[in-house]
Amino acid sequence: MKISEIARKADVSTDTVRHYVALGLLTPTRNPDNGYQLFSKRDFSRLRFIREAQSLGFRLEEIQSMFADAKKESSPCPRVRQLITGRLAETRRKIEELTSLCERMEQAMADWQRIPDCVPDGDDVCHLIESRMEP
Amino acid sequence: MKISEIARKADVSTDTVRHYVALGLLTPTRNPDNGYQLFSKRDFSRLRFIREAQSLGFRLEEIQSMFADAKKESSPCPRVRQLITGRLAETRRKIEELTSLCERMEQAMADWQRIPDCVPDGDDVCHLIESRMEP
DNA sequence: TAGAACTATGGTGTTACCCCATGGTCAAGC
DNA sequence: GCTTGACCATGGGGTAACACCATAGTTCTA
Repeated sequence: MKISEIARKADVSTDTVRHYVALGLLTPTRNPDNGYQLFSKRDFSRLRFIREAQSLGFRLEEIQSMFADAKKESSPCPRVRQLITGRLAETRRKIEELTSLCERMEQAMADWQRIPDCVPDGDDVCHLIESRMEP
Repeated sequence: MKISEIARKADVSTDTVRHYVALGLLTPTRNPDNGYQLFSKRDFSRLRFIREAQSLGFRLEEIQSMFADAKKESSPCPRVRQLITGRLAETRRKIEELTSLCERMEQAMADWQRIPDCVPDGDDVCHLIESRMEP
C-alpha cells in the first residue's frame, strides 16, 4: 500500500509515517517505476506497535532500540520493563510539577481579583506579577 | 554588572541571560572598550520579573508582549489575566493527560508481572507491548 | 607574566512531528 | 489526447527554552 493508505489505516498523518521512515522505524520498499514507497502488512503491524508503545509513554528512540533487540533476537522485555518504571516515576514528578503550577496560578488569580488593572509607570511592567515577587 | 554577576544574583545560567538578551527581553549596554555587556539594576528587576512570570506559567513570548504593552504605556493586566486563565485550563488538561498515561503505565506493569520475558520471533517485537494491542 | 577565569559569537542539539514549496506522477472525465 | 485535481518525493524551516561546545579575544591574579 502507499503512504496515504497506511497513514489512514493507522489514523496518523503521512508526515508522521515519513518521520518514522526517516528514523528507520519503518522500512518500505520502493516502486521502481516511480519511486513511491510501498508499505507491507508487516509495516502496518510495526506502525501499530509504535503507536501502542508511544501511548505507554515510550519514546521513538526507545522503540528503535526495541526493534534493534528484536533484530538481534535478544529479548527487549527487560529493557521495556526498566524503561517504563523510570518513565512512570518521571511522569509522576511531572504531574506534581504541573499541580503545583496550577496551585500557584489559582492563588495568583484569586489574589488578583482584588487588584485593579494598572498602567505601567517607570520601571514597573505589571503590578499583578510584581505583587508576587519578594521585595 | 557583567553577565555572570547578574546571572548569579538571579540564580540562572549565563546562557539563559544571553537567551533573554537575544529575544530583546533584556537590553544591556556595551562596554565600548571590550564589547562586554553591562547590565543595570533595571535589567536585574526585569530578569526577576521574567522568572516570576515564568513561574506562573507565562511564556517568554507572552512576557515580551507585556514589555511591549508597558512600553506603549498601555496596561498589560487584561492580557495577563486572560493568558493565565487559558494557561490554567491548558495545564489542567495536561495533568489529566499525564494522569491517564500514568494509569495506563501502571495497568500495563501490573499485567506484565504475570508475563515472562519473551524472545522475539518473526514479526513480533515485544509481547509485552503487543499484548496491549487490539487484535 | 603566565595561566586561570571570564566574555562574545555562532553553531548544534533537544522531541516528534507540522507546514510549506517545488516538482514529478497518476487517474478520471471530456 | 489532454487537462485537472489528487497524490507522491524531497528538502527546508519552525516549535520552547534553553544547554553545550568551540573558537577567540579579554581580564584578573598569583
